[in-house]
Amino acid sequence: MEAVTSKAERTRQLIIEKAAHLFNQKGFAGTSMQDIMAATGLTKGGIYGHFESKEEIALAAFEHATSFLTRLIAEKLAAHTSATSKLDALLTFYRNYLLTPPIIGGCPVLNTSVEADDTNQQLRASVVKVLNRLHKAVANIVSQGIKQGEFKADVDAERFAVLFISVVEGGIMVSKAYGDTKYLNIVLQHLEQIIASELKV
Amino acid sequence: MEAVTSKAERTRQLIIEKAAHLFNQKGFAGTSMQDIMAATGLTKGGIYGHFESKEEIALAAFEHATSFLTRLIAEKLAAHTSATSKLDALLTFYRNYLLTPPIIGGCPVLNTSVEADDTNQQLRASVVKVLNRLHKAVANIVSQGIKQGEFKADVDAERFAVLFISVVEGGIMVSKAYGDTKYLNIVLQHLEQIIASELKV
DNA sequence: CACAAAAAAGACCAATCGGTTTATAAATGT
DNA sequence: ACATTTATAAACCGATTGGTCTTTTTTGTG
Repeated sequence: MEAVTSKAERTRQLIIEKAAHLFNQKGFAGTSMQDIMAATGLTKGGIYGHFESKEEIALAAFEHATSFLTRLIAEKLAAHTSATSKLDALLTFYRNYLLTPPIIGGCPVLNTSVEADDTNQQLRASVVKVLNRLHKAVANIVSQGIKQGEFKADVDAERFAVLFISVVEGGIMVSKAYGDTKYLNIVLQHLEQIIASELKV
Repeated sequence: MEAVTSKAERTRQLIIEKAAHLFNQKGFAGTSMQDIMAATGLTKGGIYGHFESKEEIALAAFEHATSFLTRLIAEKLAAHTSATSKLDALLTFYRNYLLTPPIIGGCPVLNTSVEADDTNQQLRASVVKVLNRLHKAVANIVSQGIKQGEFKADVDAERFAVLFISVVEGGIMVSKAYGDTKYLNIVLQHLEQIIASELKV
């Protein structure tokens, strides 16, 4: 099977991938074009042939990182049918998140949101889109669980989704600050407990 | 009463205060010395007479911002005696946090942690110190509540403190991303519920 | 009020910033 | 295989970066 992707497309992807890791670790302002040049092995000319600006690279890198994670999560969820086991799979995903990071530097949503919320409206808008997707995904699992009789009928799926996301992101932040996964594990255990005691019939 | 502070000390404080707001909004890498010059009305020479480097300013600014918030919280807590009302006061503090921000740009602990965890070990160490203080403060209130018979004897104060901090920081991140306080309010209500159902006897 | 000490201004520095341009090299369709 | 398009290198750009140094101004004090 021949490569159906053009050289241009492959180079573009290389830039996006390398840049995604840099931005996730050092941030947008903290990453220079020199960093991207060094990571890709390309020169300025080679890079700017594919992107108009550093910001355009950051946007593409963020979309890449989050759609990669989204795909990873979707795979894990696809292996399960019940809402309970789907939520369990999600918790397991985040339990492994810092041990074997799918992308180094922590959570791109957290990182990008914190840096961009006051400074870069385009990036912030991208963050909101991803948060909306994640919110819907969690809420849908809960709604499905209610419909299937696994979860109590009066459970508020939307509120649970907000709590889920906040707890996970907050736990990642604390664990990354300490350099110790135990804090994330503690809050994930709390989510487990909520699922067992408040969601399940 | 005359000013007991020297001119030097007053200028140093001015730099720290202005810089704290800049760093909290734009981050360490995103804030330039030019920004600090413009905000303080000082020139390079004037600023570098008080600090050795931009990083030293950032360190001092972070300590300033967090000790200011710590003092604010301590004041709120001092008005209450029972553990329950102290936790309530803490929740109220964070409920107002984004509506009338004590310091613009969100939570300095969250912001600094996310930017520094992979790039600046000194700042990260400062973040850890503040997290430790906050953790102890919350855990102490819970321990006090247990001793006073307000809370169940088997409550894990340490774990609750971890959950409390993670939930609040995660909620702030989500609310700031959306530009809507409702997400923080939702997770704060969840903490309220935990206090009422899991902590209280 | 004078005068030494401290603080701030402002010119200056090399290095780096994000970005452009041009010239060459490599990939591609025929 | 060759012409043409496409991709990349490398030199270059003005602006800005964090930081230094010397001079001038301000401050506190005897």
